[in-house]
Amino acid sequence: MAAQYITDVHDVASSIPRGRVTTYGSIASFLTLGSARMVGWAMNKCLPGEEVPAHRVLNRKGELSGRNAFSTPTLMQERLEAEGVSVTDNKVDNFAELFWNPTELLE
DNA sequence: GAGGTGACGGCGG
DNA sequence: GCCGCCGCCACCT
Repeated sequence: MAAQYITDVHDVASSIPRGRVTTYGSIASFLTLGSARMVGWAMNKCLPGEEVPAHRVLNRKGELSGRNAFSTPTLMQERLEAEGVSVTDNKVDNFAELFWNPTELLE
């Protein structure tokens, strides 16, 4: 089972507080995957059959880069707004404030 | 088995 | 501050 990191990424994503967001790079660094691509890939690989709050995971710019991977490109934004996260032009508003670092799990 | 691609990030120009 | 290139590791063709 070399896909252990998928479960790890999955767990971290599920640990993201509601109304908060994080970045692929932060997760990649936290799990020492070595590449942010692994996080995105893990999400895409895990989406079917798993209820992962992937909509809370954004790129370093705070953009909903993965919205196209959802059932509908708008689903990601709709979900974020449903959690109280304002999204404008496929980008999270107050990204700096809503940003959640996985290292907080250690604290 | 080899090459290309990807839900990204960092660095240079 | 924006645009472009390279690096990263695993998956798909």
